[in-house]
Amino acid sequence: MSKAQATKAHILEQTAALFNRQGYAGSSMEDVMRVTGLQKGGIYNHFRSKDQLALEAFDFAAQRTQQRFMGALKGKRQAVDRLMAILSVYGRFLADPPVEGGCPLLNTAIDSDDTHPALRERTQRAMDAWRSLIERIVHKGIARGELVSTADPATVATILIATIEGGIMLSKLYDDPAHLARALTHLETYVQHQLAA
Amino acid sequence: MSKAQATKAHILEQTAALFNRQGYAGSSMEDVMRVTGLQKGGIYNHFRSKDQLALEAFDFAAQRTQQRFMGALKGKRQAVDRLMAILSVYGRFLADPPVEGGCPLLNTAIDSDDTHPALRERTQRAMDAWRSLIERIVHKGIARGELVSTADPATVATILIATIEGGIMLSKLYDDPAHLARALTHLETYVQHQLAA
DNA sequence: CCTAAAAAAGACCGATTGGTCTTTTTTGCT
DNA sequence: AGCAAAAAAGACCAATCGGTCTTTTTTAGG
Repeated sequence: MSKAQATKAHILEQTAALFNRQGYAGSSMEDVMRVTGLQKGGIYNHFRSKDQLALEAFDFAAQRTQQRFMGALKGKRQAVDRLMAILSVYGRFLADPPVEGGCPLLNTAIDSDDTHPALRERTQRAMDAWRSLIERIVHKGIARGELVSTADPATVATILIATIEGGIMLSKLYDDPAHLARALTHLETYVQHQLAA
Repeated sequence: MSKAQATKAHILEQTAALFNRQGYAGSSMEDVMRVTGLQKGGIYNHFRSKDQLALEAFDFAAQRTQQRFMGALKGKRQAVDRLMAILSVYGRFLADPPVEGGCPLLNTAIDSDDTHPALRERTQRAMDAWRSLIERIVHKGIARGELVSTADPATVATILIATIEGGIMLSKLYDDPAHLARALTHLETYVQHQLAA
């Protein structure tokens, strides 16, 4: 990787954390300069605007979050194991977050939904990827007889994502991991007793 | 109510919706002037700063949201009925929101958690009120034998709030009420089959 | 209806915003 | 090592930021 590529990656990593903590409107280019240790020229050489930087920083954050799933799912083949693996990713989420400041999907969804159409669309695509991951697991699980046939893939995806993200919101608000922990325990029970065949 | 009081109430109502949609950092005083139809002098005559306006606007939004609960709970005495009444409030939430732009508690929790300590504290207090409302219902329900004794009030509060708020986040992100609807249906089943004695 | 007080208007302020552009420094190939 | 190209620095810009203050208008009690 050339020096320039390394600098761009550095900007993206630091800015992703900044925007995840303070939001898009709440972060200024001076903040970006501070967290990256660069001046204006060094940043605008790689990104044509704050908007473009925000979009690429979100993609960076979303991709890094998604990598956590891929690692946890590796080797797990059974539907129940795979759903439990997704939950286990969030057991470590607060102590060792992929990007500082909570879940980028949650933060950006709230941040962008009424203000930033381009960013909102990217958030939708990232959420689509997560939803369809869960939906495929459920779909296959039913086909293989590992999950009850009454389980609806779209509903399971909604329940898991909503409860997890809501739990993260509460734990961040109170700076107390107990809320997310309760949410995850509840979902484990849900998977084991209502989804497993 | 005097003219001045009416003006202040008008500012709070319009600004609560503005901040709920665009966030605190994403809203300027010029935005406040626009939505209220007033000039600087008219606004700063009632509020000493944008910060103070944000705090009072959040209180306005939180109180208006809480009034929805009070109305729905009136007359309902049994624990299961009261929990279902809370869920029913959210069945109408998107079509007829107490404040435009989604749930003020969710939005402000995400908006303030790393940036605005005073606003974060108010959000915590508002969330405390909601949590303890649910906890008291569960506690009484167990004492009266209406709910299973294994139900933990704090856990129930976490599950209900997390799943509802996560559902709102998804429905707002996709502009599709189906996500919140699925979350609520799931919670109704949870209350009926896992909490009711 | 008159008037003092309160409310609202709007000109104005310094600071900060996102962004540009010229200059300097660094990189990497020959 | 030398050199052209790329990267980074930093001075600079107009626009917008939150906020102040004087002036004008409206309110409400007598």
